[in-house]
Amino acid sequence: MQYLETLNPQQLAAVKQTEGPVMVIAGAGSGKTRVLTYRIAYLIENGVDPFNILALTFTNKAAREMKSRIAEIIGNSEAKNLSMGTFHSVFSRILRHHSDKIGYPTNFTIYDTQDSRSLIKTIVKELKLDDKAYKPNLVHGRISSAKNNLISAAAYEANSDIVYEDRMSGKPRLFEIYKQYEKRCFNAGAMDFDDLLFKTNVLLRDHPDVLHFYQHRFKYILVDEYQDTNYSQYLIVKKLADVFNNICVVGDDAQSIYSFRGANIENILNFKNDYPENKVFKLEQNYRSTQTIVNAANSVIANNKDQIKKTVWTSNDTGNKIKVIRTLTDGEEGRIIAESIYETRINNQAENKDFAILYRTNAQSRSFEESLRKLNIPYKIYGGLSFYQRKEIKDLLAYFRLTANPKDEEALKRIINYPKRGIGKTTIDKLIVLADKFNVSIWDVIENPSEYPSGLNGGTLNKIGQFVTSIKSYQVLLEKNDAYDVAQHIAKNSGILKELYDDKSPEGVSRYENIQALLAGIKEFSESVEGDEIALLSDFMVDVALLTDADTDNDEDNDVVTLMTIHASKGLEFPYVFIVGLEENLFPSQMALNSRTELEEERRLFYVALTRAERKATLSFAMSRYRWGNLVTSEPSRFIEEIDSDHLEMAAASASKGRSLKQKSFENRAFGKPKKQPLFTNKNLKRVSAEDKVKSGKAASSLNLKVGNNVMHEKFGKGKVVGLEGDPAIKATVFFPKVGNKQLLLKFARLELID
DNA sequence: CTTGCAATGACTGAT
DNA sequence: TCATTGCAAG
Repeated sequence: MQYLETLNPQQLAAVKQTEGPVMVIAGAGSGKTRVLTYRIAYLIENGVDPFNILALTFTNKAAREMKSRIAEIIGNSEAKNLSMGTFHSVFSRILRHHSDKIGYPTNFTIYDTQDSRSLIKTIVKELKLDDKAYKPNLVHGRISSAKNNLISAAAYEANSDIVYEDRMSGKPRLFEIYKQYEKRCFNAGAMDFDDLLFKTNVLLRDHPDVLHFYQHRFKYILVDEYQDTNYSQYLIVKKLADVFNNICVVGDDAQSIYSFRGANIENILNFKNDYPENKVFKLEQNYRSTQTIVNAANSVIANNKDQIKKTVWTSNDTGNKIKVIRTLTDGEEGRIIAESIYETRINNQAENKDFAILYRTNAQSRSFEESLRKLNIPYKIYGGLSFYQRKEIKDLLAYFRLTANPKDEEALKRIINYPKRGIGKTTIDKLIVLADKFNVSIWDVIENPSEYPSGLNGGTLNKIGQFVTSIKSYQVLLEKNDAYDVAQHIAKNSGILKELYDDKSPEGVSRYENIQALLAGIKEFSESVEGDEIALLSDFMVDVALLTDADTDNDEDNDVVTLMTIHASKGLEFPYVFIVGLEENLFPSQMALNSRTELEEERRLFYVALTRAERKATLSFAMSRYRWGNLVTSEPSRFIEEIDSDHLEMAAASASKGRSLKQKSFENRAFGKPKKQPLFTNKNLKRVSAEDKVKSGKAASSLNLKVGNNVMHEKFGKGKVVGLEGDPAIKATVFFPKVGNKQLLLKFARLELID
C-alpha cells in the first residue's frame, strides 16, 4: 500500500477511518480527490467487494477519472464493479431497472431543460394563461425547486404557504401548471432531471424490498461535493446508509455554489446532528496554489458570515501577485487577455492547456473567442450549447427517442413535421387537446385514429398515417439490430440526412457534419460492445440526456485554452487562470444583490474561481460592455476590493509595448474614476506592439496576397483568397472548403502561399 | 400549410 | 446581438 505514503496525516486518517459516518471538510486544493480515490482503493484492498461500494461524484468525468485511477491501483477487473457516477446517472440506471414498479416504461425518456420548458410553454398556452406572467423558465424553476424538496403537484396545491406565495407574485394558477406538467410527463413516459431524484425517493419509499436490497448492496457510500446536494439527494443517501451507517461525505462549505439548483448548504452543516457518532477530518493544507493565491482567497471569503471555521494554508512559494487589468470595453478585455496568454506562453514555456478563462455568464465567451482566434490560439468552450443540445442533433435524437418510447410528447412534437410533411401547427394543437382529453399520449391518438376521432380532413390523416407507419417500421428494427445500422437507417429514411445535405450554406454544412459526428459516435459505441452481443440504440440513448461537454472530451488535441463559466470549473485546476468581467451587476450578478445569502454565494463563487489557479491569477474588468447590443458602463466588482491589497498588482490595459509593457501601475485602488484616458485607445501603437509578437518572417502581410491566391492555414487547411481590405492589405477574406469564408487579419493569420 | 419579414425579448448558473 | 414569435400573403 505504497500509495498511502503520499498522504499527510489528516488525509491518511480520513482514508483509514473506513467504518461509521465520516465527514471530510476539504479546503480548496487540499487533495480531496486523492483522499476519495485512496479511500476506495483502501476499502477494496481490505476485502470490501467493489460491488458493495457506491460513490457519487459531481460530474461523470470526475467519476471516470477516479475509476481509472483506482483501476491502476487495484486492477481493472475489480474497479469495474464499482457503482460510480453522478446522482442522476446512477439513479437513472436503478430507476430503469425498477421502472415497472412506479408505472414507467423501461425505455422512459429523460427530458432535458429544453424539453421541460417547451412542455411548460405548451401547457401555459393550453390553459390560456398570460405568458408574460408565466414565463417558462420561472415556472420551471418553481416546479424544479418543489421537486427538489420532494413536494409533488398535489402537495404543492395543498400547501397554503406556497399557494399564497404564488398568488402574491401574480401567479395564482401555478399549481395547475405543475399538476398538468406532472401528468403530461407521466403520460409521455418521461422524467425530467429532477424526477430522476424525486422518483428514486418514491421508489425507495413505496417499495421496502427495493430499499432493503440497495441498503444491503451499498455497504459503503461516498458522496463528493456534499455541500452541493439538495434535499432530494440528501434523503436518498440518508435512506441508503441507514443500515450500515458507513457513509463518508466530502465537501467544503466555502465552495457551495449551486443553491439555484436547490443545493442546501445545511446538509453539510447538519451532518453532525444526522450522524451523532460521526468523525470529522479537516484538510487545510493547500497543495495547489501559491501563497498569494491562497491568502487572497482567504481574505475574500472572510467577508462571509456563514461558514465552518477552518484555516487553509500552503507551504508553496509566495508566487506572483494577482494582476488586475482594467480595460475600456469588453472587446479590449478579450484582446488584452489573448495577448497576455500569447506572451505568457512564450515567456514561461507554457502550453495552451495551462490557461483558463473563467467568466460568470456564458454570454461573455464571445470577445475571448474572437481575440483568441485572431492570435491563432486554439481554445475550447465548455458549457453553453453543448453538442447534444444543438437543434440538428436533438432532431435526430428525437427520432430515436420516439422510436424507443412512442409516448414521448416532446420528441413527437419536434419531428412530426420535420422534415416538412404538411402537418401544421393547427393540426398538432388539435392532437394535443384530444390526447389530453382522453388522458393518453399523442401517439395513442395518431396510432388509432378511429378510436379518437379528430375531425381532421382525409389528406392530413393520410400524412399522419404515413408518419406513424415509418416510426413503426423503425421500432421493428430497434431491438434486433445493431445501433449504428438502425441509426443510419433512420437518419436516411426520415429524410433528415437529405434535408441537411441539400443545405449548402455554411451553417447547413456544419449541421450535416454534426449529424455525421453523432452517427460516428454511435458507431464507436456499437463497436465498443464486447463479444457477440448486439449494441442496441436504446442503450446508447440511455444517458445521452445526461451527457455534458466535459463528458465528450477526447484526449486528442487537447492542448487548448479552456473557456468556461466558474460553475463549470469546479474541481478543476490550471496554472494560469483569468477571471474576467469582474464588474458590479455582472459578478456579483445583479440578481444576487437583494439578499446577503445570495451575495455570499457569489462570493463563494469568486473564491472557487480564485482557487482554481496554481501559479498565477489575473482579474479583469471592462469599464463598458455590450449587453443586448448596446453599450453599458460598469463599475469594478466589490470583490476586487475585498482582496487584501498586498496581493494585488493594478494595471490598466496598455496599448503600447514600447511605452510600458509592464503596464502602468497604480499605487492604490485608483480605478473607477480615471481623470482622463491616455494611451489606452491608441490603435496604431497597439498594432505595432501586436505585430512584434508574431514571428515577423511568418507574417502574411509580407506575402503580397492577391485575390485568387491559394493559401494554407494552420488550422483551416487550404483556402482561396476571395477578398482583401486595406492598402497594403491588412485583412483578407479567405474561403476554406472545410469551414467556409473566414475573415483573417494578415498580421496574425500565418498564411502560406501555395501557388 | 408554408414562407418571409418585422417585432420582440433574452443574460445567471447546469445535472 | 441573436434567436424565436407573430402576422400577412401566397
